[in-house]
Amino acid sequence: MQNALQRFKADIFQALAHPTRIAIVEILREDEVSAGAILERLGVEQANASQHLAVLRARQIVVNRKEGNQVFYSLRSHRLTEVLDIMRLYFEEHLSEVTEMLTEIRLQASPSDVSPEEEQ
Amino acid sequence: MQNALQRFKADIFQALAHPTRIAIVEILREDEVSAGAILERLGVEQANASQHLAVLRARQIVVNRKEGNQVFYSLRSHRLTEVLDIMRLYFEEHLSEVTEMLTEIRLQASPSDVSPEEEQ
DNA sequence: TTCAAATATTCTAAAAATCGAATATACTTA
DNA sequence: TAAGTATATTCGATTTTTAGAATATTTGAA
Repeated sequence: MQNALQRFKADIFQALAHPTRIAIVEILREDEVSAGAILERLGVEQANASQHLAVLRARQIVVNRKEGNQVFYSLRSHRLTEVLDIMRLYFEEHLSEVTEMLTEIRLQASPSDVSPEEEQ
Repeated sequence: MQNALQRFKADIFQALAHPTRIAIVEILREDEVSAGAILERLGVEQANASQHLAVLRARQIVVNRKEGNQVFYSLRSHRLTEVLDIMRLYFEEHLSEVTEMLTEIRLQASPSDVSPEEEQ
């Protein structure tokens, strides 16, 4: 059972391990959105968007509903948006660490200027 | 910037997208642990464990400290353990949905048996 | 019907991830 | 210094992921 949980987590993370799929989940954060509208916002090839949606569907991260001509997607659970929110915090913390580090480097190197390649 | 954040998230998820690496992060949840001890608990090849640790290091998910002969690993931030906790909830919710679904199927099909292909 | 729109699937080539085997590096101790 | 222990890296083969092109499927409308 222990392993099953780890495999499950790894599978979900794998499904989220692509910027386009992150973008899709974020598009679906609030409402249900049609495949066409998702495609439009992503700005990628239709087939490609559809493949990424298929990955998310396979892992049951998204759910879809057919209405006439269109297919509307939505998140199956909002747990994953919690996860994305934490990731944003993590990113921001990470960022501030990096900038703190750079500030320290600059202070050590003062008073003369920091060369361009040390910025980031 | 929007895209940078999405790429960042995807990168972190990619780093976590393997059961062995999930296991490593969970081993490090509480304390700092030596590479050898991690290896022992994982039960994989030494080289393989080291490769997975390298992936986690590259993404700065873990941090290491050298002490004599050994290398001690720890989590750089505890945000990711929050993420793993949410994933456990998500898994449990997922599980109960599946079992509820199976129960419904059984109730609908009662009293006679369900034929194999009618199961999800 | 026939056509067009929305979406999904299949195919193929290229890139990336994974594993174990072999090897390298860095310490420690004899 | 030489040998041993702990850990990391490189290499080669295999598998998986990815993107775009082409094609298929489903549905609504003429």
